[in-house]
Amino acid sequence: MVSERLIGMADTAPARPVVTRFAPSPTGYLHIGGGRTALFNWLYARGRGGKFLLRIEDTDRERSTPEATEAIFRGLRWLGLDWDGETTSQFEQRHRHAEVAREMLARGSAYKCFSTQEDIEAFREAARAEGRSTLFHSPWRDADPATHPDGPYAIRMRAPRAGETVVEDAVQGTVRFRNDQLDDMVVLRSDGTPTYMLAVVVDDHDMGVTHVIRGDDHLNNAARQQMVYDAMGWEVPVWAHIPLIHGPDGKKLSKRHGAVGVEEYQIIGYPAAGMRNYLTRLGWAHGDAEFFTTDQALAWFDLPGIGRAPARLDFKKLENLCGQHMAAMEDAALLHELEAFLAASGQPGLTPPQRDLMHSALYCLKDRAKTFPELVDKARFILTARPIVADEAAARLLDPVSRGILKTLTPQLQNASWTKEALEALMTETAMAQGLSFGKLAGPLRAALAGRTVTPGVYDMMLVIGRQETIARLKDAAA
RNA sequence: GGCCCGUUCGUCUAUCGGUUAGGACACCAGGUUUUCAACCUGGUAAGAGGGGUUCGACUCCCCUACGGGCUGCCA
Repeated sequence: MVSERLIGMADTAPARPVVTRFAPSPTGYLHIGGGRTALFNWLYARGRGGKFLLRIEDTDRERSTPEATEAIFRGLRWLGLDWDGETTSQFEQRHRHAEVAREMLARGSAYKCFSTQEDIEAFREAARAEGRSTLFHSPWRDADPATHPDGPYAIRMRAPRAGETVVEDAVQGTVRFRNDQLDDMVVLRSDGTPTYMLAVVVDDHDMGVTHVIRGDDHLNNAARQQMVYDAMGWEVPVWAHIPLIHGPDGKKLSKRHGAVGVEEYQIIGYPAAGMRNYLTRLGWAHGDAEFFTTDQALAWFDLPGIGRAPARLDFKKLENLCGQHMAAMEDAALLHELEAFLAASGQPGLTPPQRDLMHSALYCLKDRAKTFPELVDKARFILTARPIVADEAAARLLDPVSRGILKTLTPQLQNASWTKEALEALMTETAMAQGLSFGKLAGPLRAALAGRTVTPGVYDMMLVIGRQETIARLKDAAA
C-alpha cells in the first residue's frame, strides 16, 4: 500500500533531516491536547536528530494576545519541550503570504473573486433552500478579466473540480477526497491579509517542515492545503493527524472536565516527567511499555505507534505514573522541581534549613507521593517547628499511658547510637519491656514526631531530624 | 444535510488472518507491614450490531448504530 511505503520511507530512510513544528494560536492557555501535540512533534524530531520549531499562529489579530503567547511558552517549558531557533510569528510573514497568493494568481492556480459576503450568504441561502451543496461556487472563477470591477477582491484557490485529492496520512492511512466536495478556498482576504489555509502551507514550506503532526481536526484541511503545495510545485510534507484527547466521559475536553490548561497540571503538582510519560502513552504505544523515561520515549517514538481513536484522560493512571517517576527521580532534581512547584502554585518557598532537611529526607518521602502536594504533606514533620500540633487522629494516640512510655524513652535516646539499627533495637526492647507490640509504640511515637498518623517510617524521621529535635518533640508530647 | 475519521476489559492499549485475545491503571481478595503509601500474589473484566470474503476473522470488504471532526474572507 502506498501509505505504508510512505511511512516506511519516512521512518527508516529520511531523504532529509526531520523538521517538525508546533503551531498554536495564542488565544488562551496551552491546551493539554496542544501540549501532547507539541510533545509528539518534539519526540519525533528530537528522537531522530531533527529540529523542532515553534510558530505562533497569530494571524487572527482580534483574538491573539501576548499573554497567551507567554502562557504557551511557560507551558512548553514546564513540559521540558525546548524548540530550535527563534519563535516565528505567522503574522510577521503576511507579506510573504501575500506574495505567494499573487504568485498563484500569476500561475493561474488562483483567481480574483469579487463576490461580497452578502453574495456568498445569498448563494448559500439559496443552496440550502434547494437542498444543494452549500459549497460556494464563485462566478468569478472563469470570468473574463476585462469584466473585473474596480473594487476589493479576495484571492481564491482555483481548486480542481474533477478527480480526487489523496492524502497519504501516516496515522490515518490513505484518505481520499472527491474534489467536487472541496470548494475554492480564499487564500488572501479582500483586506490583503492571508488566511490560515495559505499561511500554514507557506510557513511550513519556508521553514522546511518535513512532518506535519497535528490534531485530526485538520485532516480535511490537509486535502485543501495539499492543493496549495501542488499549485506552487512544493513537496508535500508527511502528514500525521493524531486523534484529539477527550474528557473522562468521552466528550470533547472542556472546562467542566477540570484541568484543560497545561499550567493547571503543574499547579496540581504533577512532576513533568510523569506528565510527559502519560501524555506520550495516551494515544501511542510501544508494545507493553507503560513506564518509561524521556530518553526511552525519544528512542521509541514513531508514527505507526499512534492510535486512530480519541483517548480519554485518566487522572488515576496519570497519578500512578507520576508516583513512579517521583520515586525514580534523583533527589537533587526532585528538590529543584519541588521548589518550582511551590513557586508556580503561589506557596511559600523553602527556607535554607528546610531545604537541607528536605534534601536529606527525600529518600524516605519520594516513594510515598504521587504529586508534589502529597510530597509536602508527607514532609510535614520537617516543615513545621515545635511545638508540633497533633491533628485529631494523632492526638488520640497520645493518651496518658502512651505519654508515659514516651517519657521513659527520652533518657535512653540520649545515649543511643543514632543509627537505624540501634534505634530499632532500642524501640523493640522498650516495647517488650512494656508488654507491647512495636506497633503500639510506633503510633504514639509517630504522633509525637510529626503530629500525624501518616508519615514516613519513625526511624527515618528520627534520623532526619536528629537526636536533639527528636528528644525535644517527645518531651513536648509527653508533657 | 454533505464529506472525512473513529469503535478491543470501566480507562489507556497489544494483536498487523490461526493466541486460553496479552499488559498497565482502576477495582476486588489475600499477603507483608510501625499507620498511610509502597510492595508481593491472585481475581473480575473486552473485540458496537449485522452481513459477506476465507479452511479460518478482533484483524480484510459492505451496511447500520453510536462518537468525533470539517463544511468561514477563524485557526
